[in-house]
Amino acid sequence: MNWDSLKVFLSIARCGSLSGAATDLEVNHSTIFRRLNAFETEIGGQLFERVNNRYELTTLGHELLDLAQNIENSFDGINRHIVGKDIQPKGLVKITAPNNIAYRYLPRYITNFNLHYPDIQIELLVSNQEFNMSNRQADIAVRSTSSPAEHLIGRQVCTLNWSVFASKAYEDKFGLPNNIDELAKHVLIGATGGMCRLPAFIWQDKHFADQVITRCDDLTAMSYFVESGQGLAFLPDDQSRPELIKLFAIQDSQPSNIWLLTHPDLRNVERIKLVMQYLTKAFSDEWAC
Amino acid sequence: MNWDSLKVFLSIARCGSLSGAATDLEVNHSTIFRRLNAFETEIGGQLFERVNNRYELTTLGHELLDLAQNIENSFDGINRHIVGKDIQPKGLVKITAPNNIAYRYLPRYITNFNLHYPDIQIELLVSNQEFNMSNRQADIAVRSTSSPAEHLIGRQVCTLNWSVFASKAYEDKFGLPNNIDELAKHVLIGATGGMCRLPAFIWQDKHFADQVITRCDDLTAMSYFVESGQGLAFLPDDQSRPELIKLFAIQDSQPSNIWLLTHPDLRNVERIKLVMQYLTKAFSDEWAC
DNA sequence: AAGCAATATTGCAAATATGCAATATTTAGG
DNA sequence: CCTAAATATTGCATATTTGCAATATTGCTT
Repeated sequence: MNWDSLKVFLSIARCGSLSGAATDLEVNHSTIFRRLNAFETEIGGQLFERVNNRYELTTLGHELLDLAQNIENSFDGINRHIVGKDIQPKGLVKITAPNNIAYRYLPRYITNFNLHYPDIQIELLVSNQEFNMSNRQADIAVRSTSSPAEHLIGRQVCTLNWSVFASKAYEDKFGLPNNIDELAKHVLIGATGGMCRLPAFIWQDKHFADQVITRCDDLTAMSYFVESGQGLAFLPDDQSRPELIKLFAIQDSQPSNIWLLTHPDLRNVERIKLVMQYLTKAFSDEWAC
Repeated sequence: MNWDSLKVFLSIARCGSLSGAATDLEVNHSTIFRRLNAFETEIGGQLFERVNNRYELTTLGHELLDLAQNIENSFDGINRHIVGKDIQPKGLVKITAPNNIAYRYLPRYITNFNLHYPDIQIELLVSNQEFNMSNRQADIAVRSTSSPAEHLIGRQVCTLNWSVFASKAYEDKFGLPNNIDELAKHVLIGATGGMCRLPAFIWQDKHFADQVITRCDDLTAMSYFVESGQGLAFLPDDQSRPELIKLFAIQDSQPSNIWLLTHPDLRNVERIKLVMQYLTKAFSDEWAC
């Protein structure tokens, strides 16, 4: 049974004529005529009596009218509650990001995002460890590598240049190098743990491993070592602060890329799509490079 | 809004895939695909998210599902109402019955019935599952319970006594119990699935659950387990066969009753009334008890 | 009773929806 | 990890539905 037939039936019952129903439903008279006939044939009974040039309901028609009106009310309910209501996507989205990004950029971005989508709740997992994405410890990962894990999908949102940073305290103790080769005569903060895999530190360990006096696994902590005069450090430019002195760029190691990644299964989940889109735009606006 | 769109929506929601819905509605996949897209555009919101290659309802979709199911129920009601008006002694009657009854009695009864009413076409749906009577998957159900579903009407056609059955193969292995208490020292075939609700098996699970070695959801299959010597089984007496040894009746659990049921809306449909009457007589003639 | 006006019915052309078949995409089993 | 099966998606030909316009019917007015 074609459910639309009931609309035609209701309209004829109310107007008492095919032409009235046609106007009501904004279709041609002949359509109404043919659809009523088809419907009556289908159910095997007359719904209307053609008397006095009017369509009057038969007994069966009257019974059907009651039932049909209920259905119509239900459809009205759909129109009121569903159509155009554009229900806000909601739910939880878990983002994991390394400290520097998590501290410096994401809070601002997320606050802004929630102005647009207040019902999407964001959970920010700050960690330099790579969270397991396949068992959904996190939905979205912001990661800084030169090439991302192959089973994840996403986009590179920006390129991060690295520089050598110093501080007033360091300068007072040891002076400053003028170029990258002079690092051989200076003291460095190095990486350990997962951070060793970053291109800048691979390069550092290859050329200046002996200069490293202290190692840590957190870029921000590293920047505080610099501030306190413990040594020079290789840091991405986004770690710049007034207390630090940016000396010169590290050309020789390939730059890090910031990737925004998610699991393929989640690609089409609306709330995750929205967050991905927003963050992509936010990052690229910030680093218009 | 096209009211038929809801049919498509409901079907996708239930199947979780476009192809499933297409099979269900007997149209092409691409039709489903396009109608869903059109519908989502029309109401201005996503109804499904594609996760893990499945169509999962969004928040909006869930809200619509509630409303849509009500509407579907109303349409089912209309269908029954219309069919209920049919007073001609011809047409299709769908009967659902559990395997044992369907194999053993109904073919004979139906053949006989059709000698008298060749214009009433019978469709026999053999299943131990309970078919949905509200949407007319079946017109008449033969069911074996102690008390039938409350929204259906009909009559109890006979009482079925249950007995413990064994076989030669079993006797050779374990000997036979002399009374019901000795079952504690024997091995039983038990019920699973919907059949657990039969009084005999409720009682069995209460007193001899530990003796059950194998379970299945089909009485005939159970009787073959008995035949092969796998264990003893509780079976209704109509499962008697020369290969089985009927030991003693189960007095303590209330007997099953065979009910012949139909939907109240179909009560006055002539062809259904005729089938009901004939089957009632056939059953009570067979079991003059 | 004749003519008028409103409504109903039918043939044919245009618009729309559907199925088919080819191409992606995804999943599950080896 | 790769292949085969299942599922989605798209373009194009076909089938169905609809609108238009011409014709028929009904009821009302004069």
